[in-house]
Amino acid sequence: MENIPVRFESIFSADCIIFGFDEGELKILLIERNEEPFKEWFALPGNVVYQSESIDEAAERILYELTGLKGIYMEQFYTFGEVNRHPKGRVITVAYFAMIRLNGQKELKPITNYAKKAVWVSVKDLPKLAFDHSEIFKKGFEKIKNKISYQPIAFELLPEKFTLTQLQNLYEVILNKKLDKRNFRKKMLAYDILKELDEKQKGVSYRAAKLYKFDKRKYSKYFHNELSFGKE
Amino acid sequence: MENIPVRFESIFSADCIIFGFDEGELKILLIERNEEPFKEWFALPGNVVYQSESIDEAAERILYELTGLKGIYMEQFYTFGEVNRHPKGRVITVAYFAMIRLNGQKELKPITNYAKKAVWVSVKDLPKLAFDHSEIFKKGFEKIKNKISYQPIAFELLPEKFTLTQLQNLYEVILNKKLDKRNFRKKMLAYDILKELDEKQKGVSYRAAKLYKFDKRKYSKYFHNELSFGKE
DNA sequence: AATATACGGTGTATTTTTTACACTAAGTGA
DNA sequence: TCACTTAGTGTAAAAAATACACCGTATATT
Repeated sequence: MENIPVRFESIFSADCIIFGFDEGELKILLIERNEEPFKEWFALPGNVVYQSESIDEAAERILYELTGLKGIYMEQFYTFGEVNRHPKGRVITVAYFAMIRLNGQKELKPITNYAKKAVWVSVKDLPKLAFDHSEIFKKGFEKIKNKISYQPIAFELLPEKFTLTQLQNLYEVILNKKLDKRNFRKKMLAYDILKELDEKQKGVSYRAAKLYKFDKRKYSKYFHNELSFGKE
Repeated sequence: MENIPVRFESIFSADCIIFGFDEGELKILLIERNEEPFKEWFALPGNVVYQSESIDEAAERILYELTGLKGIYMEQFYTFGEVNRHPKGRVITVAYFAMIRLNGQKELKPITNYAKKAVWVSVKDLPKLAFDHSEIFKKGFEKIKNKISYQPIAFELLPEKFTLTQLQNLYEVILNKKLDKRNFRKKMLAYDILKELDEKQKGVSYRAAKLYKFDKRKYSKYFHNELSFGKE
């Protein structure tokens, strides 16, 4: 790579799978395209990587433009470079996933001009997506399914204070299987990465559960130990 | 990404970490650069991705030009896109690792014109590499360390017929730790992905060991079960 | 006040997996 | 035949994963 003998006209871009957890469902943020090709199709949010920014910065910018959020956990997971993945030219795209806290406030005003609107769609009933985005989604979803089993990324999707039942539900939704309540709690608490708060859930019409926080400090301390959640 | 509003002059390339196992050491194939920048430095083999080929194809081509080998196990692991990673312009590179069987025949005549020569260097004493290639190597090495623990990729580095001791040595070298012989064999054989041959090792000045083959058919059968080698 | 409802919260026994550990067997070369 | 070197083997203990069911407590209803 390191010589620049020939310059081709190629574009690179970053696409983002933005995960959110809401009403017990795992959702992603899709845009409805305003332009050909694939006009009126749903697509993953994405954009060209500018000359002056790294790919990571491009991904952050895309997320920011769409959601107004910064400092979100994002991770690059794969680069898609088939010759004909874009009908209008050679486009290589680097795919990221992000996880954001919805907290109920799902209103989003997309700034990008090529999108009609942005919507949260449950991963259980995604439509066919533009370009090869269905394939990109599939690979990214596999990645996070795998990753939550050994890294504490699930917390990024929950409110800062959450109950163990909420956490378990999230694992169950992502892994698409039931987990045993007692074993889940035993294991999760044994990792000692949660901080039990003096607070309880509010506004529920039954016994309120204790709230917990993810304790980053404790986690970093044992960072080298891989975790293993949801492996029953 | 999906509109092409502006065209930037950017290059994308593929770089390869080519692993080989030889004389009890894990090695990678480096080229010595013939041109500025980083003239006479060692670098990972890499090249521009042509307009007419996918990134995977580019990686295969790079490997082929350097080694004459085709059909080798390769995997994309990360894309590096910092703005200033190449002093002469914006170059984004998609990194792959490959694993090849050395079988003693280490002679290689590099075809690429920008390399003086290609050499096998033990991962234990790599020099500083050109560009951000040291960082790329580090990430790729982490990846395979991790990956051999749950996928049978180590076999790609061994001759087709190998002894259990050779296999264990390879694991030990990659993971950089001693494994218990009995536990290693027990576990490995329990996975039932090896085929015991009627043949024995030859040319050794001690009791010859049984030879085994990796049995792809058996492995595919249980493909969904992740393995877990080297986890003592 | 009594009762119904719904989720919160807890422990133990069993099975499976992982780990630790050391000697005899077989082939080669002198 | 003897010395040397690696091949090949089993068991016990510890740790981790799994399966499993009931009472507690806050709220809502009458």
